[in-house]
Amino acid sequence: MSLPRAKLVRNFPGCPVEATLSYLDGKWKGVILFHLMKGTLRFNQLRRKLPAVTQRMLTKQLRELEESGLVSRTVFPVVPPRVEYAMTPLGMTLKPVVDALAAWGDDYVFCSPEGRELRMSSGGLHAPASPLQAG
Amino acid sequence: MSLPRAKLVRNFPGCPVEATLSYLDGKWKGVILFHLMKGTLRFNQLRRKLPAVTQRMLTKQLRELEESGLVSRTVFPVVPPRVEYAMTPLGMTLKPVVDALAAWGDDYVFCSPEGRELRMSSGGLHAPASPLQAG
DNA sequence: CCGCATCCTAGGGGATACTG
DNA sequence: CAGTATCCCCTAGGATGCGG
Repeated sequence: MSLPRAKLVRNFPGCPVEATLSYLDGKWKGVILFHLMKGTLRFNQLRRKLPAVTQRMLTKQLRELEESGLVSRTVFPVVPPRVEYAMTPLGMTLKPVVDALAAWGDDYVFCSPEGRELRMSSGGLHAPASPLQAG
Repeated sequence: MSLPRAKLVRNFPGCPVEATLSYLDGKWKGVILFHLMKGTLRFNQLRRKLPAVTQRMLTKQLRELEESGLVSRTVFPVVPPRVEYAMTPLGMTLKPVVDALAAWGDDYVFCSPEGRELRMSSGGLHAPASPLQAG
């Protein structure tokens, strides 16, 4: 009753980064949060945003997010069924994280000019620097 | 020669968040970056920072980070061997991301007062709100 | 529309031992 | 010190089908 931390903290990670990442673990949690940040979505709406996700996996990851207290699941007892997913207040505290993730993806993975510049000059793969850059 | 993007982008993710997370994928990459952000480290120095990591896994994850261009590996041809790992310029662009991850972990996973408040009030697990909070 | 149950596989990741 | 090489297990995650 006084220990929601036990649920939230999964395997007592030693480092704050590790801790946070444990909640984003799984192939789809990050993207789910990213979309839910922008507003409540029904199951199939969410599914359409994630073209590659399986029904099973979407359900599973949503349940885990719910169990972590990051996402709320609201069932409307109507027919056909209507289930809405939304960020909880706790979930919303992840916004800076998700924003940072999204920003980096935009800048350095998708084809922006600055991203390409840096990729060239950092040269991990091609350009040997001073002593012995491994291959 | 003009396509480092092919190496960097692994499976052409559809969303920037997904893209970024694909580089943090694996059990240890986040923590590795977290520690390397603070400065260059030798293999065993890094290992001591990650008490639970296996030699094999540390090597593997470092190689993947290197291949992504986020981390550089410098071999000094001396005996005993000396290998230093450091962030590349591209890797350093992840600092805002890693900082955000670390901050959230500190605030909401480790036992800070605000974190506990929010966990109680967001009540994903216990407190039914209006219609039917699932259980 | 939303989701569970079942079956199945690839590969992530641990343990341990050996090398330059 | 900084790795490879083996073996082996486990489970994340895909495919498919049923049900309210």
